[in-house]
Amino acid sequence: MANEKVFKALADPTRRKILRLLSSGELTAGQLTSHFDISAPSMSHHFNILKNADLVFVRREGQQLYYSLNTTVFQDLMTVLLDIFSQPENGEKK
Amino acid sequence: MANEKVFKALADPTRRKILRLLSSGELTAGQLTSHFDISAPSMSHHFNILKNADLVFVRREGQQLYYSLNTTVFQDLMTVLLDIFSQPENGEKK
DNA sequence: GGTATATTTAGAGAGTTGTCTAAATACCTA
DNA sequence: TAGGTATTTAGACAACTCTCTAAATATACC
Repeated sequence: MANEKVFKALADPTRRKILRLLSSGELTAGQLTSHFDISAPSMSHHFNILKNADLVFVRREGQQLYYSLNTTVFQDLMTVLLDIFSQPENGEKK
Repeated sequence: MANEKVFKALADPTRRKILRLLSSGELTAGQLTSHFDISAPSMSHHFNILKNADLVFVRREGQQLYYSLNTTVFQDLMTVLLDIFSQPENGEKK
């Protein structure tokens, strides 16, 4: 569900950039971290928030953790936004 | 533009509910406030954040301030979200 | 002007968030 | 088992956010 956690997760620019990076395909925690001037623990904190919002998947391969986008939550998010921003048609009850 | 301020504004459930209420048409500050168990000054604070994010319009009529939805920002928001969540097609560069 | 209503501004306080360093855990290779 | 790399967990701290009460501003009406 596109709930509280999803909106909170999207409220931070670092996390939105992480998602944009992942839109091209999965990346390891280290690869993602190299795109930022932020410590690894701070990045890990962001990964956690994204994971808890179900915006990303993780899988381990050896020492590395691969993060990838969970696009199904995006569908729900769009539904919520459409509900918020849709204007009622003439005569339509909302 | 669907920027930082828009995402921050959407991160709060009270503000999302305000937007949902406005999706049926404009309402005064007082009418909006009556839907919440929150003081008028706190509501005013939320109105301000929504205004600064260009998510709502305001107009005064006598003693009342009427708030209404600015749906144009919604377009931009959708564009940003599509950019974040779109997966590249086969062979497509992203 | 004086009073009432609608709403905002000012300022304070508790809770949340993003960042850091230090330490721990997980896995690999020898 | 030991050492190295990848990543997370723990704990602390400054900054930001949401809420409140009190006071100010804006408008209407008598």
